[in-house]
This record gives sequence, C-alpha cells and structure tokens, in this order.
Amino acid sequence: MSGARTERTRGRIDKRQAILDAAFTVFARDGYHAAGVDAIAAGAGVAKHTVYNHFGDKERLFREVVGALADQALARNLAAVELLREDGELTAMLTRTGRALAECYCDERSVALRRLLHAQITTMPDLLGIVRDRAADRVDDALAARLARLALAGRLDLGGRPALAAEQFGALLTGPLEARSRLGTRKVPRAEVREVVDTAAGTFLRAFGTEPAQSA
Amino acid sequence: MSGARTERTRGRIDKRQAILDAAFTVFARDGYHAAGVDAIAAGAGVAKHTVYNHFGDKERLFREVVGALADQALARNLAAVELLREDGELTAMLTRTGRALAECYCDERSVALRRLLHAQITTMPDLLGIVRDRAADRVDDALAARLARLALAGRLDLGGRPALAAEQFGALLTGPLEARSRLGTRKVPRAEVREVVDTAAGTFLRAFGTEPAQSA
DNA sequence: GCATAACTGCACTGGTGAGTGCACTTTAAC
DNA sequence: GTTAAAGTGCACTCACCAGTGCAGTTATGC
Repeated sequence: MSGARTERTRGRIDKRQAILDAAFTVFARDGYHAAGVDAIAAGAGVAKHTVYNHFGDKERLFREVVGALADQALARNLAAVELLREDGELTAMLTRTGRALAECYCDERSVALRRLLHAQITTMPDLLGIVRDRAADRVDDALAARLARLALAGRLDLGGRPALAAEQFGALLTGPLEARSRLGTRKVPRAEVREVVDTAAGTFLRAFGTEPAQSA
Repeated sequence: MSGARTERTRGRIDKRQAILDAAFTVFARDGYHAAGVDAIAAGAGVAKHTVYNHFGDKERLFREVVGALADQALARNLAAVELLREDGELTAMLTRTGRALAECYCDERSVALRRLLHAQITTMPDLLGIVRDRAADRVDDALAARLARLALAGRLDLGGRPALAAEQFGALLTGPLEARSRLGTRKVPRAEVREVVDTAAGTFLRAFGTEPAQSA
C-alpha cells in the first residue's frame, strides 16, 4: 500500500536499498514463510531477478534485513543510553533515558525485529547471535557502564554489579511495555508509557538510589 | 523423535489428544507455516483424515493447541503464585515464588507458546486475546491480589498500586530470563536462575519492603 | 452378530511460491 | 558511439502442501 520506494526507474545504486526496505515491509507484515519474493520485488518496484542478483536467495535477503534492523536499533538505543550523564537530577535523568529507551522499544522496526527473531529462532538459530553482537549486547554494556559511573560518583549503590542493575532497569521497561503493547500490536498511549517509565525509575531508585527519593 | 504417543492402534478416544500432542511438537519445532499436517498425523500415529475429522482444518487445530498450552500454563503459574502466603519470612517466600514462576517461564511449553504467539500475532490477532483471557491476565491478577494482601498486612508498601508492583515483579523475572535463555533456545543453568530470582526479589524488597532487608 | 461410526491408505487436485532461462532494454564507463 | 553490466518481463520448472475422494478396515453400540 505504501508503494515503491524508487520513483520509477531512476538511479541504479539505490535499488538495493529499495529492496531491503520493501523486504522489511513484507517480512514484517507476513512473516518469513508467508512473505513472497514476488511481493518484495513488486514493493521495491524491481524485477524479481534483481532481487536474486543482489541477495542470492530469500534466506540471505532475510538475514540482511535482520542485520540492518539490528544496526538501526543499536544506533537509536545508544543515543537513548547516552542521555544518562553524571550531572543533573537523578530521577529526571533516569526518566528521560527511560522514556527514550521505551520509544526505541516501541518503534515499529524494533517490534518487527523481535517478532521475526522469535518466529525464526528455531530454523535460523544464528540470527540471535547476529542481533546480540550488533545491538543487544552493546546496549546492555553501554547502559551498565553509565550506571557504573553513577555508582562510582556515589549517586547509586549497585552492590558492585552494574550489569545486573542495567539488566533490571531494562526489564522494568521492556516487560511492562511488551505486555501493554500486546506484543507490539497496540500503540501504547503516551500517558501509559509515562506511567511505565516513571514507575520503573521510581522502583529502580528506591532499590539502588543513595539520595533522598524524589516523590512521583 | 519422541515417536507416536499412542501404542499402535489401540484406544480410540485418545486419538484427539495424541493429535494435539503431536501438533504441539511439530508446530513448536517448525512454526505454523512450515508445519505440515502430514507430519502431525504421522507424529500422532494417525491418518491425515483423522486430523481433519477432529479439527476441521489446520488453523483450528493450531488454535486448539494454543488454547491447551494457555490452560496448562495457567495451572502451573497459579500454583506458583499460591506459594505467596501471608505468613513466613518475606524474602524466602518471594524467592520461592519467584523460582517457581521462573520455572514456569522456562518450561518448554511456555517457551513454545510465546514463540508461536509472536510469530502468528499479525495473521491471527485474536490469539493473544485467547491467551490473555485464559492465562496471562489471570496470573497477573492473582499475583497482584497476593501482594495486596501482604500490603494490607503492613509487610509491603505498594503505594496503593498492587497491579503495578505485580507487573514489575514479573518483569524483573521474565526480562532477565528471556535474555539469558536466548529467547528460549538455551537452558538457563540452575545457578543462573537462582541469581536472577534472588536479584529480582532483592530489588523488589528494597523498593517495596517495609521490613529491614534480609541480606543476599 | 450386525449396523454404524470412526479410522486407514493412497491417490489426487489445486494452488502457491522459490528459483531459473531467455530475449530484450536501459544505464554507465571509456 | 560502443561495450559491458545491470535491470526487465515473462514464461517456465519443480517442489511442497492443504484439503478431498474413495475403497476398504476396524472398533463400538445394541
């Protein structure tokens, strides 16, 4: 329905990108098996042969799509984590970071990536490794590092396990969002995201904070 | 690999159950689309016609499998939640309940249910409703009710929102377990489950407890 | 014992989709 | 301008799979 990404037959170098975009759309909508290469080619405004010229076969195309989604997710998530600085009021900062992470998590592409991953994890077990290496692990590490710095500054008490604390902060966001978004089928209203993030930040600070609580 | 559930052609009434069992195995292994009705029939030691006699078509069979999985998950999870009583030491109790819930979450059938749900949620959006009505929502409610009772007894301070606290306790378990089990593809070692559960209970009690902390 | 309902085995249809072959056109490089 | 690479359109093969038809078998109710 969203039509071809290329304006008719114009440039040549961006066919590859057009195919990746269309492939994402179709895979996300129909899932790996139900997705047809014909539909992808049509969506990209490209001949089926061109798809095979660029990617070899359907599975390799799928892997490329997943890899691209992982890269994009990494960029967005790292930007969110970098909102956690050492200065500024803790509650506000944690809330801002949490909100940014929540937006990443709810992003259409992230939702699709999780869905495709879950669906194909048994038939293509290596996919998870790709996504973890290129995105998930790096975000976790970055978050843990930021929290560790706050602990070093005496503003958090993580019991010497920043990675565990990062894991929990993430869980306090993603768990509720997964449920409330109905596995990504429902757009969580702004107010509800706010509630999830504020509650997560509150719980996290009550558990790990060293400063007098900033009431909700 | 686990062979037919029925010992050759014996009883008749349990063919239905044999089909459901085999269908679970095949759907869980291959996913909805890649699963073949022939494979299911073979796995159940039954003619393909018998499958269609009992369930009409592949999609209805799939729904029955999902429903059955939800019912089983509900039973296991409720039993876990009911470990939360009003007497007894809080940390120990929360840890025991947490461990039981973690085991439910890591159970092969729960893993498969989540996987199938994620994979088919776009093509069969009503599936989520079935699972929520028959399992997820009820578990959440039961957990919230137990926590509310503990709050009423003055042993927790949930800020008057037991449902939010229940949501967070669940998230502190499922989030880390989801990641550490690699979406269910890896068996999480006992020691690691213990770490996740203890950390979750610790964080929860530091955030919501009213009694002096029981150190880890 | 017999009628009926459930089950079996096998062959079959119809549809769909991955991947290829081929003749032709367009673009980019020199 | 000519050449080579990339792209197009279409028809085609091959395989797989949901669902059906049918003739024959087995169990169950009475």
